[in-house]
Amino acid sequence: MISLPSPNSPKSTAKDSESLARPSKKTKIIEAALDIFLHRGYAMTSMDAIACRAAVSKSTLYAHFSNKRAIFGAVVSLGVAPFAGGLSIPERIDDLRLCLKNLANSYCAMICTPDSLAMYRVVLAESPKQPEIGSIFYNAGIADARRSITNLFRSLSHRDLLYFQSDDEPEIASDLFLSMLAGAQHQPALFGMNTQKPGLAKRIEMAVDLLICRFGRKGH
Amino acid sequence: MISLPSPNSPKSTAKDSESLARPSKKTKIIEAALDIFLHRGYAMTSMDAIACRAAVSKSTLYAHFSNKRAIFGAVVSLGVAPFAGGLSIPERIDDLRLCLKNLANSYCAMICTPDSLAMYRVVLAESPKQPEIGSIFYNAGIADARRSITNLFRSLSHRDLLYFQSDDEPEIASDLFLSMLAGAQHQPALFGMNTQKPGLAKRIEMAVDLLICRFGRKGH
DNA sequence: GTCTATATACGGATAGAC
DNA sequence: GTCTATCCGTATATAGAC
Repeated sequence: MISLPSPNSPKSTAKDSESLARPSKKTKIIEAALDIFLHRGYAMTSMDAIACRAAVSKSTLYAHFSNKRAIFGAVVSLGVAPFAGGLSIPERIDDLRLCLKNLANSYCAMICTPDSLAMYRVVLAESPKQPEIGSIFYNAGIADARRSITNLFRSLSHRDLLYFQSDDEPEIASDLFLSMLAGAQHQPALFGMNTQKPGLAKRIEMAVDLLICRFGRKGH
Repeated sequence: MISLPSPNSPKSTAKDSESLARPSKKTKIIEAALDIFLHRGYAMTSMDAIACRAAVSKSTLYAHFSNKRAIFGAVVSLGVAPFAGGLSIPERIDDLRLCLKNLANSYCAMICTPDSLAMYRVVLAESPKQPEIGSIFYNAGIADARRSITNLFRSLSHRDLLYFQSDDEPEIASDLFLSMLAGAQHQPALFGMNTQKPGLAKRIEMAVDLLICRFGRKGH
């Protein structure tokens, strides 16, 4: 279950004054909506169902959000929060291969939880109709991981652990690296295929292999 | 626009006898449904809309399909047909790098058409509720491409153009290869992000680079 | 098989009292 | 801000004539 950042978050923006009132109903609404949206999809989630689970009436929903889309937007905005910065980049790196493997493992684990997969599906299905939602999710969730890895690669390049020929190569390399990890595990899981657990370790190993073989300085 | 395999396909299964009646209304229904499902998603597609576009009445829909899900199943089953075997593997290979680049380009082009992306979104959104639909799409569309590439890699291995250490490596390698191609282009396109056209060529080049660097026999 | 007309239910959003 | 009750559109599916 995705846990929202803080039930009584200050949020410190000017326009919302009611969020100062502690564990507000607004938060309860968003939590309820998150749960139902993930399980049933956008269209199959009714305002009645959200109100029922949040233990408020439908009018209260409309007192806090102008419509269903607004609730969904709030759900996505808060739901992606755990993913932004979800990859913990180690500060000290002794063994490059081990470091990348650990990173790969935690990345795969992060994007393959049932909630992550459900969120991915729901946002993707709605993104043609609500492009800004897709943009929020992509930038906060997916692109953020890529930026982290890109920074790591640049750092490794400065320390002569990786070698890149041009300035845009670290970004492309991180993109390819994360893509390899996602493709091996994420995509089958999205479609509900058996997740071929036995192969995961070897796939990760090989993805790291390809990366080091191409960008590693000396025979690591 | 995805074109269905054959308007008057024999289909040669025992149970459906009405499909012998040439360019049947059934086909018109499926074509109409395909178009609307892709543009509006499953839930937002009404039986009225399908009937209207197919120029038949709603009763005719229910005469041919038991319900909405059945229509969707037929749409997906036929809609993935162009993707099965959609990758044309060259028979003679002179330049390995060029061959892989061409393959990569045609793969990216195939999976990034608006209809491909829309189909991917719709099927993915429905797959939790209709697992067999996700299975059909995944196996016919995604896994099929991987099988083609795996066979190619095995063939290249026998001809000493690629080198693999164990028997399962060609499959993993093809998986990683296709994942790199998809991630660079497919995923941003799915979420409606600007498709960063300029970078595509370089990304493909680099994906091929990684593959050859790791599995190529000698310095290609 | 195909049509028109309809049964039945549910969804998003609002009105008005408190 | 929160509730109960309701408006109104639309959706899936069916009935019955031809």
